[in-house]
Amino acid sequence: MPELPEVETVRQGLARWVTGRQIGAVEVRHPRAIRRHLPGAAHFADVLAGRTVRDARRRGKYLWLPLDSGDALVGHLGMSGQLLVQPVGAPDELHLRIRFRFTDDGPELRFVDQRTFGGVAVSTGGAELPREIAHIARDPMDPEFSDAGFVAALRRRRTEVKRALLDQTLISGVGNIYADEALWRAGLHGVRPTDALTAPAAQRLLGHVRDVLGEAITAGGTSFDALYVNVNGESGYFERALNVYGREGEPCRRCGTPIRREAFMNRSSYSCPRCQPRPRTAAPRG
DNA sequence: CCTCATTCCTGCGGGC
DNA sequence: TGCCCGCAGGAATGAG
Repeated sequence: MPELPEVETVRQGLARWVTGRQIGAVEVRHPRAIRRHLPGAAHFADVLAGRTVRDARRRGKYLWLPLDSGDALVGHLGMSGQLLVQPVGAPDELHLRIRFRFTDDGPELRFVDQRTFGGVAVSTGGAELPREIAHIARDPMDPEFSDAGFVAALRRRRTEVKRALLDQTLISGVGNIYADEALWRAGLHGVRPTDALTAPAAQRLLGHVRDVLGEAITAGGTSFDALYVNVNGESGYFERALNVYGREGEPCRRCGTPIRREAFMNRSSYSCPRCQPRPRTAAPRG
């Protein structure tokens, strides 16, 4: 599942392989992939044809390509989206949704997405920070991210700490996997109330979030292929560096206690029962 | 404004 | 063997 590190790997690939190139024919093969582009598929292709890609940027899990028109091609990979750079004529992927050709007849860009939670759109809301992304908080790898602001905002919330980490309007880029990993590093259970965290504890948690994201970006970079702009979350980093996510019943790498899995928002949370005890003050449920 | 449940989607694997 | 169902999960949306 693409979270910030995977999206950053994609961004780096786009910056290298797409920046400076002029878009040609655009083929929308599945309307759901452009459902956020309200004027529809024909308009989408029309406004992109002839435009030159100026850059590849990211905030949290969102990507955008500023164009020479002043607009931007905005995208989100959702659960299963990929942006691939493929030679013209390479066999279509089973779940190919959009094909972007370039006027130089070089490798084409493909949006491939099995579960179609992802999508792209042309934003006329500015190339610097498209309005479709403006409601998302800065991510912790952003040089202008405010640690003090985050700590204060987190402690003002009246919710559980894992829910807060997943709230993209508070801090962006963190998904279920890296939230669990950061909480394990911090020794905090995800249901801890945010308003009971001390400022130093919140700052330590933020440090762990930043650490785990940074390490994953580094690992993602090592698996980057020269041709494929790869969302390759399952390789490398995932297999060797995850401490809790997906490790139910396996020993905690810190204390040996079997990792537990708990239901959380129609999905799962993984934690160490000993390193991350449930808070005694947690509100009773049920 | 804030918090939270619901909904979108498809491949996979377990159970029977 | 084959069917059914649960699960994976980011974020928009609307309810309260």
